[in-house]
Amino acid sequence: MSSARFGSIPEDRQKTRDRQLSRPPTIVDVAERAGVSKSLVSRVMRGERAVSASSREAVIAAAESLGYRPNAVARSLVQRRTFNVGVIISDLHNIFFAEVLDGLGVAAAAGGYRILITTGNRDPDAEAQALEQLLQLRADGIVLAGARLQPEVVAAAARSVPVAVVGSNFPLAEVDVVVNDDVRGGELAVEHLAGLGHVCIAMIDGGEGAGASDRRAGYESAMRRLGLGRQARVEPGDFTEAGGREGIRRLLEARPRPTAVFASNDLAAVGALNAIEEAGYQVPRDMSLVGYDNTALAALRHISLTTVNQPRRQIGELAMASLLRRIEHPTARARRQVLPPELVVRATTAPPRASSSPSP
Amino acid sequence: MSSARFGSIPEDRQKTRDRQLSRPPTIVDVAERAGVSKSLVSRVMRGERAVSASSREAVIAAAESLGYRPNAVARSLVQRRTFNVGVIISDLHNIFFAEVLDGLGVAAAAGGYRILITTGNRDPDAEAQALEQLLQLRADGIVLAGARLQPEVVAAAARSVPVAVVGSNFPLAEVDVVVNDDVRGGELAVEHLAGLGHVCIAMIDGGEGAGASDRRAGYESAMRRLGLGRQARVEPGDFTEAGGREGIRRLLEARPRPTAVFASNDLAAVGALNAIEEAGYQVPRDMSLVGYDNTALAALRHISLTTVNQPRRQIGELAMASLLRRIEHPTARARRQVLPPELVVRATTAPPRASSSPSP
DNA sequence: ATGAAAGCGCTAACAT
DNA sequence: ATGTTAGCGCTTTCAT
Repeated sequence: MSSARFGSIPEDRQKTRDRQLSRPPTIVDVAERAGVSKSLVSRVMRGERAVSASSREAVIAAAESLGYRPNAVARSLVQRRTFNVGVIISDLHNIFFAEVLDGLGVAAAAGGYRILITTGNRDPDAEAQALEQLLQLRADGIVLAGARLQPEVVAAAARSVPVAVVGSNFPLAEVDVVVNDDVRGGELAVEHLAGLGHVCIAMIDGGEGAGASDRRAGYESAMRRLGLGRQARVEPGDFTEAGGREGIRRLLEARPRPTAVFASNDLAAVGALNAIEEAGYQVPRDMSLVGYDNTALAALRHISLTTVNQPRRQIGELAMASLLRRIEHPTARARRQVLPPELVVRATTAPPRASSSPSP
Repeated sequence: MSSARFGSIPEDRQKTRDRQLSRPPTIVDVAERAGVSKSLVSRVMRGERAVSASSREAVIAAAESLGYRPNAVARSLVQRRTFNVGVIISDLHNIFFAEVLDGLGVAAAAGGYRILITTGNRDPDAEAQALEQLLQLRADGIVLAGARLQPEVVAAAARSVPVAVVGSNFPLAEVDVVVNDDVRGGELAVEHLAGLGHVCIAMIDGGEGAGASDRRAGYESAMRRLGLGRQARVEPGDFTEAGGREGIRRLLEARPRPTAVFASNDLAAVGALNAIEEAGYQVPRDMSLVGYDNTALAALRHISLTTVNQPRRQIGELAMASLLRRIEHPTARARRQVLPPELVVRATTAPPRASSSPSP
C-alpha cells in the first residue's frame, strides 16, 4: 500500500518541461488592476457582503477584463477542504450506476459540493489506486459504488475521511451504507410468481455479484414460507447473459420442469429469455421470467421484462445526504439504510398453462 | 458566465463549521519523526535517487507509522499542474461513452495522468458548470465527450487549457477532435444492404444526435452512387426507441414498402425491430435492419443486430494521446482524427424475399 | 470598509 | 547527500 502512496511519480516528471508562456492571472493581478488589496478581491470573489458597491464593481471589472478564474487548488489548500466528494464506480459499463450517480450529484449540489468520478474498471487494484488518488486530492468524502475493495482498505480510508457505500451491503460500521433490500426483492419475485399460480419456481443465481446472495436468501425463504420449499431449485449464474442462457438450458431439462424462473439480474434474465425462445418455448406462455434491477434493458418494448426495481436515484440521494452530514459533523455516526424494492410487472410473467408439462 | 465564476459560494460556507479534531500528518511531521529536513522527505516521497539508503528507510518508516499521505493539493499549487485531466461526459446513461472512457483512462495512465470524470446530465448549463469546476480545479487538460456546449464556451476554455472533443465533429480548430467517420458508416450500411440485393432501402434519421447528419449524408450519397437515389427515403427520428418505432410504422405503410431499413443508432433500431414484429412481420425475412454504434444492446443474442461499429476504445486512446501531447508541448497544434467505422453483420440482415411485396 | 501579514503543505532552486 | 529558503495563490485574523 505504501508503494501505491509514495515514490510513484515517473522520473521524467521531475525534469522541466515546456511551460506555458503566460501564466493565468492571479488574485494579485486583479488587485493591482482594480487598485485595491488582494484581500478585497478575495472578499468580492467569495461574495462577502461587507464590501462597498464601488470597489465591488471595480474588482469585478478588473477580473473580467483579465479573464480571472479563482484557483480552487490554492483555495482548498488554505481552507483545508475541497468541497468535492469523490465517487468510485466499480464499473461504468453497468448502467445501473448512472441513475445512482444522478442522485449523488443532485444531493451533492444541494449541499454545495461537487462530485468527482473515478473508476476502477472492475479491477480491485485500480480501484485502490483510484481511492488513493481521491484521498491525496483531499476529497472531503468518498462514495463507493459497487466497490470490490477489501474491507480493510475501506476501513483505513474511513479513518481519514467519511466514506459511504452504495449498492452493496458492506460489512463495516464505520461507513454509511445505502442499499436496496435484496432479500425482500427476492421474496417479491417469488410472491408474484406464486400468486400467479406457479409452484415449480426456479432461480438462476448471481454468484459473487452485489446483492446476489441476499436475493437468493429471499427466494429461498419465500419458497419455504409458501410451502414451496421442495420445489426450490437454484442454478449457478454470474449476472451475465451467458450465465442466464446456461442456467436455462439446465432448467429446461429438469424434471419436473419449472414453469417460472427468477433470474438474479436483468442481464441474466435476458439471456434466459433468449435461450427459452431458442429452445422453441414461448415466454410467458410456457415459462414466466422475472429479472432484477429494472434496467433500461428491461423496459425495452422488445424485451418487456417483469423485474424488481431498486430506487436507484433515491439510493444516491440518501447516500450523499448521510455523507455530507458526517462531513459537516465529524462526530456523527455512520448509518445503514435499507430501502424497499418494488415489483414492476411487464410482459414476461403470466399464470402457468393448464397442462403441467409445457411442450414446444 | 462571470456569475458562474465569482461569488457563487453559499453563505453558510463562510461560517466556521465543526472541524476535524486532529489534522492529517504533513511532511513536517514526517521530517520531525525521522529526524531529517522536510526537503529530504519530499525527495523520498517523489522517489528521487540522490538519497542515502539509511535516510530513505527512516523517512519511509516515519511516514508509515504516521499514516502520512502526500497532499496533492499543495503539490499541485507549487508545481502549477495537477496531472489530472478532466473529462466531461454529456450523459453517463449512454453506455457508448463507457468504452471511450476505458481508452481515455488507459492512455492517461500511460502518460502519468489520471482522469476525473464529471457530467452535465445532458443539460448544457450543468455542463458549463462542470467545465468551470474543472478549470478552477486546474485540470491540465479537458476532454469533452458528447458535449452539448456552445462552441464559444469551448473556444474560451481552449484558450486557457488544451481541450479535446470526442464523439462529435466539433467545428473548432483549437481543439483536438477524434471521431468516427459517420459518413462512411452510413455508406457501409447501404452497401451491405444493397449487396444483399435490397433496392428499396429506407433510413430512420437521428435528428440532432451526434453524427446523425453525417450518417444520413453517407446514406444518401451511397444510395445515389448505387443508382438507388430514387428509392431513398428518410423518416425523421431522434436516436430513441420510440422514434424507431414510429419511423417503422410510417415505413410499413409506404408504397413501395422498403425491404430494408437503416436506423441511425442501435436504440432506434431496436425500437424498429420491435414495431416490425409487433406488426406481424419477421426480421430479417420480411425486412432487414441495420443499426449504428454496436452497443452492448446490439450484441445481445436476443437482439443480434447488424450494426456499424465505432472503434470506441481507440477513439478514447487517440484523444488522450493528442491531448497529452499538447499539454506537454503547448505550442503543438490541435489535430482532427477521423477513424473508419466497420460493419458488424449479425442476424437482422438477409437478402430480400423473392416476392417483391412481403406480407404477414 | 479596507489593508497587512501570516500561513496552508508542498517543491525547487540554491547552498553546503 | 542534505538543509535552507523562498514562494505557489489563496483565505483569514487582526488592525485601522
